[in-house]
Amino acid sequence: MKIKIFDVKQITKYVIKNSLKRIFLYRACLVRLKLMGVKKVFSYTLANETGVTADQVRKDFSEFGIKGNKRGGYEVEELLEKMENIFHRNKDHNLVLIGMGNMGLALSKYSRFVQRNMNIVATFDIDPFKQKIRSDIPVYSMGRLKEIIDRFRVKVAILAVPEISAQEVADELIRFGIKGIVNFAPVLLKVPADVVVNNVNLCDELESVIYYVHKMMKVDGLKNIEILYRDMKY
Amino acid sequence: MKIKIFDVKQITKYVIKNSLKRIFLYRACLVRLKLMGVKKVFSYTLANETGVTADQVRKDFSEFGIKGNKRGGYEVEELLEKMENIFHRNKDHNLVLIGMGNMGLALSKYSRFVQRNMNIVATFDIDPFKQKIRSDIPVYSMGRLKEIIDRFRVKVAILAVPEISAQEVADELIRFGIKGIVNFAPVLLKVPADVVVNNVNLCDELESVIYYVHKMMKVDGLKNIEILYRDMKY
DNA sequence: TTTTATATGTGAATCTTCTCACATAAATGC
DNA sequence: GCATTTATGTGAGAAGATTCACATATAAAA
Repeated sequence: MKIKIFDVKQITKYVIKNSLKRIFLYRACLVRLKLMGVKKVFSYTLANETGVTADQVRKDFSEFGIKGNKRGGYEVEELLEKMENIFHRNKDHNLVLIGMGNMGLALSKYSRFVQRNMNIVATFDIDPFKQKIRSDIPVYSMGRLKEIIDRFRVKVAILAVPEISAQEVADELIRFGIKGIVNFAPVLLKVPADVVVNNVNLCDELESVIYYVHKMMKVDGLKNIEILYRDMKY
Repeated sequence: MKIKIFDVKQITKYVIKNSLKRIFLYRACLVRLKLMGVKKVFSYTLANETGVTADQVRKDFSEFGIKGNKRGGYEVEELLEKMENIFHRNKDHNLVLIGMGNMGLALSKYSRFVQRNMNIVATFDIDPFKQKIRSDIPVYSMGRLKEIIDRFRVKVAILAVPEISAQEVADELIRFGIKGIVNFAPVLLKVPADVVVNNVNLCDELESVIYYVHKMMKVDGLKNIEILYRDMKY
């Protein structure tokens, strides 16, 4: 039986594909190479610089419809341009940031967003006076959320509010038309199926490193293990 | 030909396994359920709460050697204890944080680390006086790095320095015995094979959301598309 | 105590991602 | 201009992750 979709709120299993993450790597690498004056790269150039295999680089490009020149590699400039298009980086993206605690304040001052055409047009807090002095971006009370979202046609929000109010704020954001959320609160948000949520959990990031470090040290540090020589990449 | 491994510096393809990420989800969920007074859960309880399938939950548990009671589900308390062991959360973990810019300052104030037995014992900056007033944790100059790492037996570091000095600082950390790095600088660090690096790239996190939002809106918002009804989870 | 109902744990099947391998195209050399 | 070299692009095969399915085991019911 087929029926129309509701705007059912649910936890959507939303995972950023590894291939997309790798494309970001390649791009970061290309930006650096471009600054160094490099005009042309090969799949193995990017592979060496990013720690993946050359095959993988080409397969990833293939997935995203990026083509190079047979035998000639890829023009750095051209490659970057194609990526700009894929990631809609040619146009500006307006963002709102909710929650001006420590993390919110730091994010509002993070200059790299602007460098990549992502502008936090306004920040919000239940107590807008709290960080007003220290912030470079206007801090509004939550009451003005709808107005700003409409005015700047904002589609993506950064959520840096305390765990306890995260769901509530997310609901509000979605009601006002937000379609994507980068969520720094350690909660799984329940959202309609057409809203994208990307959770950034700082504790988890740390804990997984601790986990792998322990695991690695148990394998005896590799110090005395004879293994096949691997090509030196540095 | 087999030869002993060098401490070759290279970019290691280090990706946190999805199964590990999911285990973190389950745990967060269990902590919440425990607070609510829940004593026992079933695989489908966790599944519903985390947006994965019940099969997946059981397979993940199986991978990490977690066993429940046939027909009886899992004791919340017992499950959490097993996870504590797996993640070495029963003992304290001392960390150092390098770079007291905006992000570093925010991280140094992030109370959740302490709640999970992760203590930032000291922070470092080339200009230790910069944030001294605002910080709750001692801010040292880089010169005292070795001393502190040794004294507190630190194995994991948080790197929040500017891109330009990230590699240099990482080299130093590793020379002083650091085995795991959570790197907030948008650079791929080149490290020996026995060092774990987890990159947290805030721009990438945002950009991938923007990418998926665009993609989703292109599929026309799902608004008028007839699709199979999905179980409401909320 | 015996029966029944139900949730686990895990092989087998499927689906996805990655690696391999090679045909192909195009620069370079002769 | 022809031969040769070399990097691309992509099917095919391998590896890995997820889902399915069912044989347990056991808690609850009778």
